[in-house]
Amino acid sequence: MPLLLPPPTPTPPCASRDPLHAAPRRSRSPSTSRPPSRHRCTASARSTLPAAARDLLADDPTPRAFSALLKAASSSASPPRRPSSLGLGAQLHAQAVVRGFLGGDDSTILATAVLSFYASCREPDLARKVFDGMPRRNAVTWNALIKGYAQAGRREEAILLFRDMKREGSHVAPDRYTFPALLSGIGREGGSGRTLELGGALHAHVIKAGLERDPFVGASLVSLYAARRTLEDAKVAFDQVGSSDPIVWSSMISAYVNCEEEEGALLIFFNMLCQDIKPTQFVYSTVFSVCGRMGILEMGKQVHAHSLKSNTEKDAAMFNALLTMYSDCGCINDAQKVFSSNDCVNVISYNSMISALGQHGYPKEALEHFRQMKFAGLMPDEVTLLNLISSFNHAGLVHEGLQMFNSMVDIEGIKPMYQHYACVVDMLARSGEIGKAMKTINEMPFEAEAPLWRIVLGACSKHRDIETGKRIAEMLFEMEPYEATNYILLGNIYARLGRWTEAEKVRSLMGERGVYKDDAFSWIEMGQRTYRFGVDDRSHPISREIYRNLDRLISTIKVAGYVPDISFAAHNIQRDRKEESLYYHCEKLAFAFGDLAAPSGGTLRIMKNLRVCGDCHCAYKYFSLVTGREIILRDNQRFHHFNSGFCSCGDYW
DNA sequence: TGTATCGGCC
Repeated sequence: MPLLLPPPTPTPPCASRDPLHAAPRRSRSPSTSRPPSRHRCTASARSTLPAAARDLLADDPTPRAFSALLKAASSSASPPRRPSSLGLGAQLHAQAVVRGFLGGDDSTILATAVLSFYASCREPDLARKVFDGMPRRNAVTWNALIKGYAQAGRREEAILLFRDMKREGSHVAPDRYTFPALLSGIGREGGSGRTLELGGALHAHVIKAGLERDPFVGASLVSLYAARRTLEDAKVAFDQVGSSDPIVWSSMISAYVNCEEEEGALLIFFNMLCQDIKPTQFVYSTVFSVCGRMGILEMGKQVHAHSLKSNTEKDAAMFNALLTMYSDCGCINDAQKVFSSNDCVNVISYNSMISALGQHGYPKEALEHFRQMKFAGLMPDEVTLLNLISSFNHAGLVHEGLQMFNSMVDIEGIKPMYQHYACVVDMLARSGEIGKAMKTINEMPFEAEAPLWRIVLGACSKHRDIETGKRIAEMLFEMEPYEATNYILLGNIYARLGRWTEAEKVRSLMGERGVYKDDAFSWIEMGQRTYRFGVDDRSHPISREIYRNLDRLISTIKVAGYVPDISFAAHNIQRDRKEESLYYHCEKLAFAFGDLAAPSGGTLRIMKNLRVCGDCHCAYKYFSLVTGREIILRDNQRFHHFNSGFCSCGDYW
């Protein structure tokens, strides 16, 4: 089978084959008494700003000092936005007015600092007021206001200002700061086709201004095109810069990720190393994330080792991405080690750890981290709560999940978002409470979207609720006629009940409408390579051995008690043919290959692009029993750890 | 005055 990836060229120089264990270990402190040093990233000197401001104001400050203070307040204001910062800046603003520092011809710098402050607080209207009151403005003033509007999501106003700036006359012109300010907001979510055209027009302006070789301008153009998913244009902008500046490289790697071209992102990274350009933290975190998404542990370890060898300054985002990489590759223990060795923990670190524990089926540990987090003085956010409820959902702890959901406003002060409701609906439906799930959908303050209905349909299939399932399926056929899953789920309900005529009808409906389902595939990493298997795949060079081993394994587990569950073979065909069609599912082939290729008794990590099939889940339990192997299977929902005949999910998934 | 990172329901 062809690999997902060519072997890395060059192989990043390795500090160690096992970077995690080569990393200098910090002694773990008991969870109840974390040293304050763990939080040096969260408790910065900024928190002392108000006191410093008071002192300075008492000292009869100069306009220059005001500017400095406002600048400090700006950097603490965003992101995340802190209301208290807004008050502080407004006070400074008022004081500056009282002292007569604003309004004169020589007040441009201070007024611009005030304006920038409001802009950084996402208050472009306040910034605009300052702007309108200024007798003189320079390019910095214009740039700051443009950025204020762009980052507040007010694209049209930002673009109008850009136009006005060009009309202003000879003493101000768009410069290398103007375009990043403008572009940074335009590519963000919710853009329309119009923003795409605008991107092209702005690109033309960039070239006209002779700024296409500027790394910052180039990077923002690359990101803009990536946000619009036009990778080709992003490449043009990238090539135009033609520089060894890591920023534009970082932008380009993210562009590939944005366009779901993970392999391309890795190739850019290798290219960067070939050209001796030193990766930044931004690059490492992006690449860790790519390795996690692809589930390529060996590659992830090598990049980890590379990052340890380089003297790149480590930051929280890098640790968090690394943690998630190990978890996504099925190594929850290594993820935990990264978390414990991380000395700049923030909210995202905890959220990542809680999410990882939830996906691997450790709700108690997730809850424990939640407690630790609060003990450490970090405020849980909406993602924290979502991850927690999700961890209960994965474990079938419906009562606990509901309790957390129902108390989140009162106890944590966090209002449930759509995702929280979606998670609860999933939890109820999955556990068989389809009526309650429907009730929640009806009562929630959001309109249910198709993916949520699809989840409930899946639950109807699992719990054989044909009436509700039919109703939902018909609605879904209207909402998204080309989504194959909807047809398959409805077909499965009929097939499971033995109603073959109706099941066949749904299948032919798919054919008539030209709806095709995604092909299932599984992959496994072995040494430096990734091997991918489709259903009935015979393209692997040692395919014959793989099939022979699978047949042998199936016979062995049958003796041990495995009974093929043919309800997962939806076609109305002969029983033995059905069994056969199950044997050659891609996840079974991947296991049979891994079992041949890996040292006996070793852990196998297998990934699948879709949900694991019920029969394969059962077979894997027996595989773990008869081979003595631990099997870690990642599907598109969660992780399953198979050991000695049992799965960590407790057969609830 | 500027750029590019990390966590989320399914």
